[in-house]
Amino acid sequence: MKVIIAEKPSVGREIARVFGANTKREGYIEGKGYTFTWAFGHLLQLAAPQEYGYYGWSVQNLPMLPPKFKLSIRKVRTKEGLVDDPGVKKQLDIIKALFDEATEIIVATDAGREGELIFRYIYYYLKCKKPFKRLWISSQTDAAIKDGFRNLKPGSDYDTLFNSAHCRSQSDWLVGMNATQALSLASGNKGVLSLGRVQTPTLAMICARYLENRDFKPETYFQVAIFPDKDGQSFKAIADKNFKTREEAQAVFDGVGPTGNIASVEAKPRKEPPPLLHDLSSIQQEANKKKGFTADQTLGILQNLYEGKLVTYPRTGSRYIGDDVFAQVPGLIAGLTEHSDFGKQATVLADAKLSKRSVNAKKVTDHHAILPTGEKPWQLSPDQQAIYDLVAGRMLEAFHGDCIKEITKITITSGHKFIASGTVIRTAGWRAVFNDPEDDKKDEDNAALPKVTQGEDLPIKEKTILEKQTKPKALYNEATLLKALETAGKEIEDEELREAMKAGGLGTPATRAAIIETLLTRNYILREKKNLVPTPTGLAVYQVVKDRRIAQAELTGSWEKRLEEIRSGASVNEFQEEIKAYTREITQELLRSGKAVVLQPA
DNA sequence: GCAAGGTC
Repeated sequence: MKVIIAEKPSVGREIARVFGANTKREGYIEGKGYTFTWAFGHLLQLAAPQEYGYYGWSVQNLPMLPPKFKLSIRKVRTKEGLVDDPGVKKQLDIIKALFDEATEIIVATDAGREGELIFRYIYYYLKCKKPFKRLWISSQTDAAIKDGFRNLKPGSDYDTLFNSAHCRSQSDWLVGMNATQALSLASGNKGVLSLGRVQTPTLAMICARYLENRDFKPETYFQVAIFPDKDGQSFKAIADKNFKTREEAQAVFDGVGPTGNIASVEAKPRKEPPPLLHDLSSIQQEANKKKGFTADQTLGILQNLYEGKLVTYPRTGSRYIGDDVFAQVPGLIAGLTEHSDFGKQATVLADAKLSKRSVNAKKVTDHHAILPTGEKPWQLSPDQQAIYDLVAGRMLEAFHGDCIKEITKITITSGHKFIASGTVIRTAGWRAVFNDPEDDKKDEDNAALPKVTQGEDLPIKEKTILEKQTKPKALYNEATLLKALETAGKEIEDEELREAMKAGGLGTPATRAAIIETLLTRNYILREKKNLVPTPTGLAVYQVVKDRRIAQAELTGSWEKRLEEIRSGASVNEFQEEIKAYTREITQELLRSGKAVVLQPA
């Protein structure tokens, strides 16, 4: 008997279906001489410190450097404290029984570092010795699955991938557990002050932005605006530069005559391509902006829709689909023609040539972008409907045509040079789907400008001096923080360039919501309206760690570089020794400097 | 009491 093990039930069932196996058992499916089973993500984790004999929280134990790491069953929190997750225990027993019967194992966990780790931890925990082969596919269409099974790889081809995954896991444990205990103990052991490779740089980003915002000194500046009139339609034009003093502005203001002369009119079309399909992070940002949902709420609702088979796998980091999935898109679009909000756009799109901007098999990583499955939604709650609509609506947008705008710039002379700019949408294209007002519109912009010709003189009906202030960068909210985490704090507006930077991001799509929740649970940050702001505790922790590597996104970057080298065969030992050395160093530093964190009474 | 990673 051959046993196929997937990372999660949905994939296990999908593969079984392709094989035509349909005898459903508890925790697995049988048929055609195969058995299909699955994990639920990580079933095993590195054991807690006490399992190596480090009892309690004590300076004497630090740094904790277990000579050999142990694995333990994933835990859940109950009234009695942490206990083995019963569902996980049960599935692990099922897997053990199947592995015992197996002649061969086929590893079908996700094609990536963590997928490899999920299987290997199970295999080694169960002390299994059966031979295994690896299925390596990046899309779960029938063709991709069949093709993958014709090209199974020797399991040992992925030994170095496992090594890199295991190193990632151990390094996070060593640095996180030790730094957390060191800081907590140094500050008087009055509560948990957690630190980690991902959570601490995230906290640092929130604190740095908060302080920058708080200490920002606004500067006053002046603008001069005139309102020329063309056949009863007046529009706003602004002096071509801003002024530091009211006197300078006043001089320009006084120089404005009764009429203005049209010096030039420029009108040029600008194409705005459709947005890419959603990955988890982008839909979390969108749901936060449009509906005020937290990242965690959006993930929960998506998981729900996914379990109801209404949307594809949500924890994806890719905004692309392959050609095989693209072949199903016309059918999915046709299925939306009855939708109450954008059925009309689905109908329009059904006869149109589809944009292929989101189609690129090379940019599909473990999972493709989020799509509706084509199943008809039924009795959705308002929140579920809202998220479903973001998925379905984005699909329509992504395959729609460009939005074509006309950008008009009119230069008017009246003592000084004034500029009026206006944007008019000529062809809505993808923007017709939601028909939302644009969020990045500048207030200098006129919606529409009257037709004027060069050389014309227009009466100026009104003129004014505007007193304005420079503004600090906005505090982070969940949407802007998620976006910043994707590029580790570097602000990159261009959507495609940001895609290319993803390898250098902080955390993964599946974990970012949890990171934000951890910072909230630790009372490091709180939600103030939609903003995320640090608490006094968060700021105190930040002050202690801000110049240390643990607070910098570059720590992840430098680890990732080494992990990639390990994947291609470099020494594991050397990296592990470096991590141990760093663990000793950060532990000592925190024990010394952590006293500075004085916890505020709650 | 603690990390980050995955998922029901």
